[in-house]
Amino acid sequence: MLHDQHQGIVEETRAVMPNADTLFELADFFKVFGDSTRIRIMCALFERELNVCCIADIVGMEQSTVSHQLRVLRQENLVKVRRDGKQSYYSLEDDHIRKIFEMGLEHIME
Amino acid sequence: MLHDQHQGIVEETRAVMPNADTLFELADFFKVFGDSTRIRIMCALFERELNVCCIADIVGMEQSTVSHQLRVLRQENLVKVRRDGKQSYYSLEDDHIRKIFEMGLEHIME
DNA sequence: TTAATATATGAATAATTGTTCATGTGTTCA
DNA sequence: TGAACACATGAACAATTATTCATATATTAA
Repeated sequence: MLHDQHQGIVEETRAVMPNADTLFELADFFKVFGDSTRIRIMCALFERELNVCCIADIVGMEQSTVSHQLRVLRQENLVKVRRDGKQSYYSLEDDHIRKIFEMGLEHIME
Repeated sequence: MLHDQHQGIVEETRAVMPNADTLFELADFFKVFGDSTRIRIMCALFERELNVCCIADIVGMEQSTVSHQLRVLRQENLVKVRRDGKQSYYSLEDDHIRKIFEMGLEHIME
């Protein structure tokens, strides 16, 4: 049960928060970082663009698994594709990813 | 099937990647940001420390749901608790959270 | 055109996870 | 001491998600 004395705090806090839609989007964005396969894929792509077959080899998973996860990364605009003959080369879309990675690493390293 | 010409790329990439354990930890850390209830809780805590009942009211969910999610946030060292009589006051543990939020917001705003 | 290769995708399955209800624990105050 | 309150937690359920297998699509080269 909410105390009267807390009512003001609740309203003030609500007032300064970003709108709900934005926060749902934000959660969806971070959801992409919350899977170790995708994290490893992104990490590999920090070095250079890579085709699907190389990525699969690096992360040690099936090609189809990697293709599925690359689609997730594409949908959130985290990677882009370049087709070259039979192969698709993936690379990172922007530089926020690197910074977000660094922040995360700093945190878990204490 | 991995081409011979790609073998070198794969090995070089593997060599510079953080070790697998670190990346699993990193994924677990970001997983916490990948839920809209937790995102909204963290966002509310940007303003001030809050007790459980206020948080529940702000995010519009059951007290028990909020308690469960606060435990997740505690386990990843994202929030700390201060007990005051019958109430528990939660606040953000460190400043990485704010920066990670900002990066995420910048990304989804294009 | 056909065979071979690289990648994408649909369906099925297994595992993980968020929420709720019911209840337990700890604190305050009468 | 007992009632009332704030919060935590276990169990159950529903929903989401990651992976794999099988197969489809697209490109190249014979």
